[in-house]
Amino acid sequence: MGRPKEFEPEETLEQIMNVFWLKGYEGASLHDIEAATGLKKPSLYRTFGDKRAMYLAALAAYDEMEAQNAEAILHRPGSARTRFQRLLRAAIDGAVVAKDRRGCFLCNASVDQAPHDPATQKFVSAAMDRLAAGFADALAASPPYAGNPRKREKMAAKILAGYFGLRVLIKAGVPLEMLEKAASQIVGEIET
Amino acid sequence: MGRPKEFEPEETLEQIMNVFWLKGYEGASLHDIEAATGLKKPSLYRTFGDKRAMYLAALAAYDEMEAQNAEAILHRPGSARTRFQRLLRAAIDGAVVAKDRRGCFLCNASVDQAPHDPATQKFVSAAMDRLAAGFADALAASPPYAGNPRKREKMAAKILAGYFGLRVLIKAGVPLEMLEKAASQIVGEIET
DNA sequence: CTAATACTTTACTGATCGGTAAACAATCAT
DNA sequence: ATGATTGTTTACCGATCAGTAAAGTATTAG
Repeated sequence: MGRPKEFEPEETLEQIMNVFWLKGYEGASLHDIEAATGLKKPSLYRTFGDKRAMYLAALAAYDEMEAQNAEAILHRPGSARTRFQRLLRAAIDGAVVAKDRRGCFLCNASVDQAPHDPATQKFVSAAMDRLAAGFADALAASPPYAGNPRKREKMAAKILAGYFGLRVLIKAGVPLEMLEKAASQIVGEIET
Repeated sequence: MGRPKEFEPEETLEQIMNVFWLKGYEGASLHDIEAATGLKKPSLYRTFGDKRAMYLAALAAYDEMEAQNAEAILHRPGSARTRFQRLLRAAIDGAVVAKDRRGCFLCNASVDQAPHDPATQKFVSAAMDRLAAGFADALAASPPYAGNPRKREKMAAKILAGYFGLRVLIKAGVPLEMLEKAASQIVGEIET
């Protein structure tokens, strides 16, 4: 009963996510969020809690979205090398071709909030564990990794570091040439 | 002529660097900087300009310091693999053993300021180019890379991505175990 | 229709932000 | 000593920050 909400909380969360993704926690003001959602502060606070809660909800929404995206790419057929080649290609194309400089929200959160907020730290750490596990799964598509969990996990950890590093280089604005070199070297080291 | 400064600008810049390094651009207030330096705002503004100028000066000071540090490590004798092993070891030990969660200031700046400030972007991009060139130099210490610039540059780009990725993982607070896996895999792929 | 409930709007709070004007203090050249 | 110059201190500016109280509005239950 009572008056119904005039907005879709899920859709609004997506808009909030975009603001934090683009501007970071400190860089995003409630005014920015009002503008992006078309809502006023009391509606936002009533629905999501305070700014920190909005941030964590946005981060979780991103994680879900991005994990699904990565999973979809990594589950397409082909050798492990081919699969990761598609993943890194998507990261580079998404940034350079589409000029999307938001980078990886998980990576951004790790750098700008994880050291200062325990809840954020816990979340990104867990998200990275899940991502590494997904990478290890994808590696199992190629024989040298299929029956060797230790080898798989080591390589997954390396690709994870390479993946985040690549996204930092993208944000830093290094030339496309260096991104391509790094990406081709990273995937080239994956045995088939 | 006139009244002499009551502080050492170089020493003060170092203190400013530590504030921005720890808290980021938005997260660091002039009040924080006053507290860290023991100076008042008018002295700071008179000496360094506005907040953005302080940030860029701090970033440049970090770059100089860190480039010297990396160069020192990478110039010690040994195979290319050994040299980079020392570099990654220092990054992990510095964070995990000494509990220093500041990470890499260049990497932090890339994520939180480069997309929004052209001057920062230009600086970090150039700094990363220099770092990649230094990495390529160090690789030349081992025969497979000595006479093969293309191979050297590709590997240097990959190690750069892996290095920054590792520092993101550190900031994210992932378990030491995963850091070690990533690091050992990265250096293990360097031919000797 | 009425009362209760839930959402939105408006207007505001105290705190903090980056930045500066003006008064004051110390040093130098003469 | 004196005036010019430079640095420091104090006190302040308007803007913006996250967050909220109170009033107004729409909906449902009875």
